[in-house]
Parts: sequence; structure tokens; C-alpha cells
Amino acid sequence: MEDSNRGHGNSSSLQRSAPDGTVTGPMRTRWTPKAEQILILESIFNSGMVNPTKDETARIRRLLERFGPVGDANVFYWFQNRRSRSRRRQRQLQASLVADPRAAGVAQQVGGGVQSSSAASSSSSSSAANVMLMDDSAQYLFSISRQMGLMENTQSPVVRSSDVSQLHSQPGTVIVF
Amino acid sequence: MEDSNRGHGNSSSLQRSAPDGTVTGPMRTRWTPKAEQILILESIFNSGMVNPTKDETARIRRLLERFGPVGDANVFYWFQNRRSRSRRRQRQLQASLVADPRAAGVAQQVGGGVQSSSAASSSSSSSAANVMLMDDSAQYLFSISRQMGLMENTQSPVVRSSDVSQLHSQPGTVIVF
DNA sequence: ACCGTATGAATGAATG
DNA sequence: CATTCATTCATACGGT
Repeated sequence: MEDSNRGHGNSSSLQRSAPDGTVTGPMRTRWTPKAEQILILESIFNSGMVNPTKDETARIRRLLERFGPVGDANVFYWFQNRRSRSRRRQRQLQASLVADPRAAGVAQQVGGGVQSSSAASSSSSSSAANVMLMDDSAQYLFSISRQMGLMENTQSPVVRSSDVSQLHSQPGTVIVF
Repeated sequence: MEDSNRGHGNSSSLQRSAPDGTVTGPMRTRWTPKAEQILILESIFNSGMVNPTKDETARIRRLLERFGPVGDANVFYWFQNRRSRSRRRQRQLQASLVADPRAAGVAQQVGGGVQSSSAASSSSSSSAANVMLMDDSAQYLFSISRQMGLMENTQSPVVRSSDVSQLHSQPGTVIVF
């Protein structure tokens, strides 16, 4: 049971009266991730898992479901878009740096992660990170939110689950239970 | 020089104090295109190039830069929004016509171009028009502004660059130097 | 001063 | 993965 999969429409009380008054019907809602959900997604992404496999996606979805209806598709799309846009932003940033070398050192937020080159997890699979998807309480949000300084970037060496042997480099590396 | 890329905020003095007082961060100002920039964009759009490729976008940006700071992103967004809204307005118009057949004949301005169906330039590329992006003086603004009777629509047969062989149909066809 | 509209920006959802 | 479309959020601006 459970509709689990598939893109979820935030079905809650949604009604829509078109600006002119004509009833446009229930209309389709698109998933609007809750703040907590975004935090989680963002944290996972920054932790290095930029391209979750199918079942990882499912796990993530289950996690997110605690905070509101969500489908695998939503999670899938989210990562896809995140990757895409992250890459694009990075390109832009690079371009602007080349065009205008001054203004460097301000390694601020602009793009998220997605370490460009490094063979890391690039192509297909993903879980390059030592993430250990939990499936429990909601307290971790604290550690999560801490770990990404107010959304986007900033790596805090939290780590757990002992040492991951080959530390893979950049990404935040995080995680929990 | 100039940082060229990236969405430009019209800088000037901007500060932000959230309504409740908590500082929500500096927040970025949004690009407010100068009249001349709009003229150019509009003219290009009406000329049929409704969906510039990446490098076309860059060229356009460089053009616009003459009149004020602008980034590729701004140009990109501009065309996207323009296309989208043009299409939407057209749809609405159609709908209202269906709903209320009387009131026709007023084939006035409402949307810009983007001829819906026709295979024209639809799908991928774009430069369906015989536009020949220049990269020079600012006088052309005259011909441009003439060519679109007071913004939006109205095609004036200005053309240049001899004949483009296969005239492609609708759009204003314009252009300059 | 407020409010409504136009529109720049962001992002979820596809499609190739 | 790249592009594109649709929808929505945020705000600059004009009218009253």
C-alpha cells in the first residue's frame, strides 16, 4: 500500500480560483519541499552523495516523508536539478573569475558542491560519501543544520562511523545515526 | 573587463532589514533593465530569435552591457520569461476567444511573437531570424525602436543584409549593421 | 502611503 | 545530462 512512489502533490487543502473567477478545478500541485526536507536534502548533497541510487533515493524519500508527503520522483528530480544547477553555477562562477580575477578569496556561496573533476562518484552511481542513512528521529536536524552554515556550503567535520579509510576530499562529510 | 557573467544586481545602496528585524542577509537586488536594453531585447525577440543559444546569449549580453551592468543569467532569464509569458498570454487570449467569440477583430497586441504551432524555430536552436548581432554603436536604437511600434508587435519591413534567401515567415525580421 | 501589476529570479517537472 | 516549460516567489514601479 502507500502510494509511496510517484511525484507527490501536496494535496492538503488546495483550492484554486483563477484570478478571473473561473474555477480551474483542483489543479495539479507541485511538490513544495518543507524547510526541513530541504535541509536534509541539502545536507545529503553536500555530504557528497550527489547522485543517489534508486534505493538510496527510496530511503531518502522515506526520511523526508516524516516532514510531509513526498515521492521518489520528487527526490529524484531534486537531485537531478541540484546537480545540474550546481554545475552551472560553478561554471558561471569560474567564468566570472577568469574574467575578473579580483574579487577572489571570497569563496562564498554560489554553488553548492559537486566537485567538478575528481573521478569520485561522477558518472553513474553516487554514494561517494560515508553517509549512513538513518531512519529515525528528527533530532538530527540540529546536527544537520549546523553542518551547513545556514544553507549551502561550509563544511563542518562531524563525521562518524569511524574513519572511512579513503577520505574522498572536499564535501562536508557528515552524518548521523 | 567587468565580471560579465552572473546575474547582476543593480547594486546601488541596498540593505535589508527583515520586517521583524532579524537580519535575513544582504539579499540581492534584482536586475532592472534600462530602457535601451529592453528595446534591444524586445527587438531581438520580435525578430524571431526567441531562444538564443548559449553563445548567442553571451553576445547579447555583451551588447546590453553598453547600457548597464548585466549578466548572462539575466539575459537567459529574460528570454525564458518572455517566451513563457508570451505563450501564456496567447493561450489566455485564445481561451477567451473561445469562451466569448464576439470581441474578435481586435487583433491587437497582447503577446509578442512566438508563433505557437509552426515548426519554425520551435524545438531546439533558435536563431530562426536573420539577425546579425552587431557589436557597435548605439544609433541603431532608432531603427530598432521604429521597427517595433512603441514596444511589442507591429512589423516594419526594415530588413537588411540583402535577402535571406528563404524568408521564414512571420516574425518582424529586422536588423542592423 | 498603500496596493496592483509587471517582471526578474528560482525551482519542480518533464523531455530529448 | 542538457534544455525547456510551467509555476511560483519576490520585488521594482506606477497609479491613485
